[in-house]
Amino acid sequence: MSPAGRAGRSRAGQGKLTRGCRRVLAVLEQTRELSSAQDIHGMLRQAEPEAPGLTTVYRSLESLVGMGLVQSVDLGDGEKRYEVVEPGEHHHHLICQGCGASVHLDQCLVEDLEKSIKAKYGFEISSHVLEVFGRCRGCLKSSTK
Amino acid sequence: MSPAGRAGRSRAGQGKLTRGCRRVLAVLEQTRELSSAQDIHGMLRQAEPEAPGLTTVYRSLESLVGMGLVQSVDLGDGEKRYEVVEPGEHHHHLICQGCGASVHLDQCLVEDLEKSIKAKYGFEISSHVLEVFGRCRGCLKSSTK
DNA sequence: CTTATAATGAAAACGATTTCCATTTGAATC
DNA sequence: GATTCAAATGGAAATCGTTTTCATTATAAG
Ligand SMILES: [Mn+2]
Ligand SMILES: [Mn+2]
Ligand SMILES: [Zn+2]
Ligand SMILES: [Zn+2]
Repeated sequence: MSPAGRAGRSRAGQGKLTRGCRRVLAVLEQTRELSSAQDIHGMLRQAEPEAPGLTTVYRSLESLVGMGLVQSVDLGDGEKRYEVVEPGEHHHHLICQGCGASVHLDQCLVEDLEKSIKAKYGFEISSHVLEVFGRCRGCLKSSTK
Repeated sequence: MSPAGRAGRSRAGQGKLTRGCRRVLAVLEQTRELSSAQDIHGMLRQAEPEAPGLTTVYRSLESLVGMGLVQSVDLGDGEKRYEVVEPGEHHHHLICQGCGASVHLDQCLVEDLEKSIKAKYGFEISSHVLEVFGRCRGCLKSSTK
């Protein structure tokens, strides 16, 4: 019997996750929103005072990102956000500066360029950050007044 | 006579800059490298103990970025970098994780997409971040051993 | 049960940036 | 030149997300 055994529920290979990782992942899977470490900790503690401490939340996020189950998103405000992704995948966002809404882009522009960048600059890409800020349709309408 | 008057030297309209702004800009124009606020402050103080304080460096950078003479670059390590740009322009980088070298990209991929993003998602883009990390030719060669 | 290792939590430390506030500078006015 | 007032400046303290430290507990072998 594999250690994953009869984990069953949702995501594969979840059996080998620590308690903290499981709790953090559960929150992210429910909210389906970009959440900061402190957001996650707050949600956990609100539901149950015995929930993992903030330190464990940070450590769990680090693990989950390393495993490719979660990606961290840097919006440049000094507070990292996290969200579940398809294992090993990543994507980028349109962030509305009016209402905070975020659109999850389905296609990564940068991966397409890896070969041409390698050819042109000799660089082998290992990662990248790309986030786009602006105003969503709704906020554009409101500001027309 | 315009207030810019006979400023002459290098960049236009520099006459109306504060002392701090002028000093910070001078450092950035000489180094031509991505420099943090503390880097800049250190370089200033090293040359002259009377140079602007760290607070003024931060305030100057904020002004210069607002004026479009300098862009800030977020490499995700919690310390913003700054560099001079053509007034109003911006660009992105390839950053080598081996030696720290950076290639200044000449073309912005994102601006090309503004129209299609507006059409597809209703978003009007006002800014974006894009930085690419990897290994440069030299570092790739070294690691081959 | 005993033991070694990994996970956890609270408090303290960190570090870049911001805020406070008293002082200085610089230009406009008398 | 003296006066005046707003802007600029500098150092210290505060902020705040994140990381470290270190003692305690859970987990898995043996
Ligand atoms: Mn997303
Ligand atoms: Mn550059
Ligand atoms: Zn991508
Ligand atoms: Zn761009």
